[in-house]
Amino acid sequence: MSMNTATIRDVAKHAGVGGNGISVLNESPDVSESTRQKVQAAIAELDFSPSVVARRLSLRKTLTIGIIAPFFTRPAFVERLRGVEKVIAQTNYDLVLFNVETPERRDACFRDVPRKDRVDGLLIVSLSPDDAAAVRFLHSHVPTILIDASHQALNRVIVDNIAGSQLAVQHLIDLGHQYIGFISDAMENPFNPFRFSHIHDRYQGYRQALDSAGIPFRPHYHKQGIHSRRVARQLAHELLSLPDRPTAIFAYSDTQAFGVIEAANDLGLNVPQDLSVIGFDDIEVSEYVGLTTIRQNLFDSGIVGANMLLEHLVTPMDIVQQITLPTELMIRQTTAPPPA
Amino acid sequence: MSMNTATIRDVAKHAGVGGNGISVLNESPDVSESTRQKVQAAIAELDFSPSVVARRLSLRKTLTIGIIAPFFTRPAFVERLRGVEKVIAQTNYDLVLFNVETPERRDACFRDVPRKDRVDGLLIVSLSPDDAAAVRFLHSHVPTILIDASHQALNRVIVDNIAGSQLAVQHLIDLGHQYIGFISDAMENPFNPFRFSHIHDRYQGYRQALDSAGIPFRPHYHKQGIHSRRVARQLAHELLSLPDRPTAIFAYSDTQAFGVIEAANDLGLNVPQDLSVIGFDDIEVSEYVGLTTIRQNLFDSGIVGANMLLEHLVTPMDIVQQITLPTELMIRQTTAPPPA
DNA sequence: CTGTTAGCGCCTTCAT
DNA sequence: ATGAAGGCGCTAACAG
Repeated sequence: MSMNTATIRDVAKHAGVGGNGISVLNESPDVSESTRQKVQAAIAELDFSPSVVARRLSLRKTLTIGIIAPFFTRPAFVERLRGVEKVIAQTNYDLVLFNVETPERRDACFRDVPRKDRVDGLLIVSLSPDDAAAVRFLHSHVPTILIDASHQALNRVIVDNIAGSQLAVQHLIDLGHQYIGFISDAMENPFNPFRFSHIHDRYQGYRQALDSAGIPFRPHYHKQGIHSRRVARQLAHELLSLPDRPTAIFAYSDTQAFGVIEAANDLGLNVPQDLSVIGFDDIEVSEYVGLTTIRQNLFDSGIVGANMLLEHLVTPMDIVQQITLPTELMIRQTTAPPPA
Repeated sequence: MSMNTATIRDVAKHAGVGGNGISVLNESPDVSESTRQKVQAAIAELDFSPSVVARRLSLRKTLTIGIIAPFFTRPAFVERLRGVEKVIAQTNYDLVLFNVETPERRDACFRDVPRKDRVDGLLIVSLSPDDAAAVRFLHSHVPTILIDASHQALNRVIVDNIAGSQLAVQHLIDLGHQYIGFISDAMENPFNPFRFSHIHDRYQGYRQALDSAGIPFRPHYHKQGIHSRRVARQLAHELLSLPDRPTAIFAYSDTQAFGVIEAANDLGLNVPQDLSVIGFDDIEVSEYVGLTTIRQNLFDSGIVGANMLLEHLVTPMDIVQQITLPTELMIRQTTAPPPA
């Protein structure tokens, strides 16, 4: 019958008490047992529950957390979202999604979302803001945490991509490989519109591992292109058609590693007998396919980032924190010593 | 310097005009050019933008759309979310996520989310409400659309699972198979806590295809268990160890089909020479792996559902709509005629 | 302990 | 065309 949901006033009237009791009832301070009972009864009877919209305005809080990420461009981002959601679901914050597929949309989000009347806190996944954006975040006074992204002035949880890719390349070296190719995401615009910073880090890790093993860096061993299995396959084709073709390939991501494996198959090369392949990320299918890779704990990064944000929500802090998550070598079936 | 964001009053004062102009300015009705200019200037100067929280209360709209789904339990759900997000991003609705991993959480969401002061509209993915829940949705007056879920009284976009699985089984029959196993999600509690309804539909499609080809249904050819690759692998083991082992297996989902393929490999059976395998869903990896399967357009279901909701938001309708999306047979490398 | 009052920031009448 | 006033439903500060 009634469809206009009951208001706090109706409850008060119905309970025959003053307007206060109800509002105060939220976190039981000092209300007499009798009043409390009456109010409870009225609430139940009217099926009342406070308008969150009104609360928001009154409390000057949105009770909302925003998350900005290029979710659907790569499986890894969803995995991170999963960690975030798990934490936020246990609070009474709403989690609102801002998906980013283009630099324009990213800029729009960076501009419009960090506002006190939109979100109480903000999580940004895998998008590193430039200085101007960072200033805006800071200036907005909306607590902001970067996950898998970085900026000096902002709180963040990151993974040590340099160490991780050193781990990968070192594994290949330990197996006896000397000819190690690297296939990566494009390092420069326009093919890397989001300028994911880990590309440079992983490249650096590759270089360092080579260096410290005294293996010369061969520039033509590094191929880069748009991040996709298809393109990676093509790049691997090129690499594997070289006169001095590598005996092992380190791929920037598992997705690209799959492309490399395809290329090997195309050329009749067996993995890992003829060619070792190692990826990065350890997305879900990687275990299934038996891909040797570097695990970064995607799910955990979401958990940690969300928790960090919640802490900042209760206790605003001035110092900038960085949490670094470890990587781990997952040896599976795509790496082996080089052919004799 | 200022961090207390400017209010509409500040703008009015700053512009030296009455409180109205600004609010009215939203959708330019009748304001004099001079006022409009002054207001615009003031807005720019103060970096004013209206508090959405206040607007919500005043407009009695939340400007928010909720989506309830078991997102992270299966890749297919994320794909649907992607379609939804694409549509909603073009509006100025916020999209808030309610992830469901347990029946308790589902019930809590079904109870608490459909409220006019929380969301303006609601999308529910792959969870079919029972009658009580449906009544609550209706009673809440929050426009609600089911995607890949069903209830008589609610608007929905579904896929014809019966037809789809008939398609799958018919394909096997056309290839000459007579011994066709079916591995499915558990049809009953407690292993199918969400009671995904399509399980029954796909089972029915399997039966019908068999019937109309005059092939007897062999109850021991139907194995069911918790939805996972691991369990499916185990079930396939059982099926393939039968004295009259099937020459083809139809799996309820691609994920389970992968388990079946693993089992075949375990037993030294070649797919598709010794065993044909067909899945359902056509998730992203399926193409990569070359799995023959039934495609249901996951992404489109999100698009269609979200658009349907938006229409209902502008034009509330009384009649209940159902949109049925087609399925499509994707023939790839895991099906072939039975061994001679 | 209880009831009343005054905002939160916007939008929408209603006079002017 | 413009300004003023009242209210959305709640919370918080205050007086009784």
